[in-house]
Amino acid sequence: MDNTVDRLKQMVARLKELGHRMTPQRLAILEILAESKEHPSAEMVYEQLKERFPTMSPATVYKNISLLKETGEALELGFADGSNRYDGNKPYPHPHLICLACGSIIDPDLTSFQELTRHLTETTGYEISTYRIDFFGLCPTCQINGSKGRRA
Amino acid sequence: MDNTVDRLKQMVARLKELGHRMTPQRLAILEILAESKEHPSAEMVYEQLKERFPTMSPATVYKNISLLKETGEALELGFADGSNRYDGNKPYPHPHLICLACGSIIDPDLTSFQELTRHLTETTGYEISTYRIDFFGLCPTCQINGSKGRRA
DNA sequence: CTGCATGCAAATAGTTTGCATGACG
DNA sequence: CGTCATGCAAACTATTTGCATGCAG
Repeated sequence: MDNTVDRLKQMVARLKELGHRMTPQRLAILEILAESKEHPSAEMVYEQLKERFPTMSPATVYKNISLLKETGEALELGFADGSNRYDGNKPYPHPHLICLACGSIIDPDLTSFQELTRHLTETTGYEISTYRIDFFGLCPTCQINGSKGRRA
Repeated sequence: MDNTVDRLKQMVARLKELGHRMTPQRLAILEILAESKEHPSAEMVYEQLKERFPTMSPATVYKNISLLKETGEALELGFADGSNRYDGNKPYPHPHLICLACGSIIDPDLTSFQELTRHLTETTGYEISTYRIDFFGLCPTCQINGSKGRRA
């Protein structure tokens, strides 16, 4: 409820700079992704919005998400089962912690991994442009409740 | 050409133990995945095998890969674009280094990441069961050739 | 022989595309 | 007002499923 307002303004400004129009649907999609504590999927975004916009189409969600990916304003997290989740609040690569039971995704505090990138560049000769670091397990709540769902 | 022979025997033994039959097709799929230096996709496996087995069906490849995933004998690497790659040689989680230009995937030497898991367990209360650590960039060869292809 | 594995074809899920209509700037 | 965005429907891709046939054990 704090930085997300600024983040939204930032996203809007960026898209306008690049010559894109601002429609109610697009704004609504940006709003959800600017908050994105829950790292929503395209479908989650669509489900939320079709209440406010009965004519909302999945295609519109996908097209806007694609636009945000291209402009670097959203980070895509793809999973082995084909599902994708998005982060518009922190659109740069960072580690994630994913609960296999409830599907929640949080951003842990983890700074030492930057070192790994440098180390790899030195030892392998690769020019590393991005990375993805995901840990899977059970969040404290689901450890208590006992695991139920399952994700890749 | 060394440990891969043992790895194949290990996979065969494991599946037999679990009561699965050994067919020529299944064995051929296991062979490819036991070597899997290149972390092949299901399609790559299929393409290679349909030469030797003209009647080979993609379904057979997928069914066998599913079996290997379930039994823990193959590691699945899913990407945001929906494509999957598999590692039957080292079927446990480990970091990968992926070239965005040529799509090659190698296993860098990186030991310090084990520490990250312990650190996360302590600070977040999550019970971490698996992880995935992927770095994306350009391999030395593709840096010279100039980048062409693109992957998620 | 008995049942699991194969292989074809059809079904599925998530996403993308084409095109006509509508509205932002 | 011209152009880009929307929204419907159809196309697409990777994968899964149903079912009849075949072969491993």
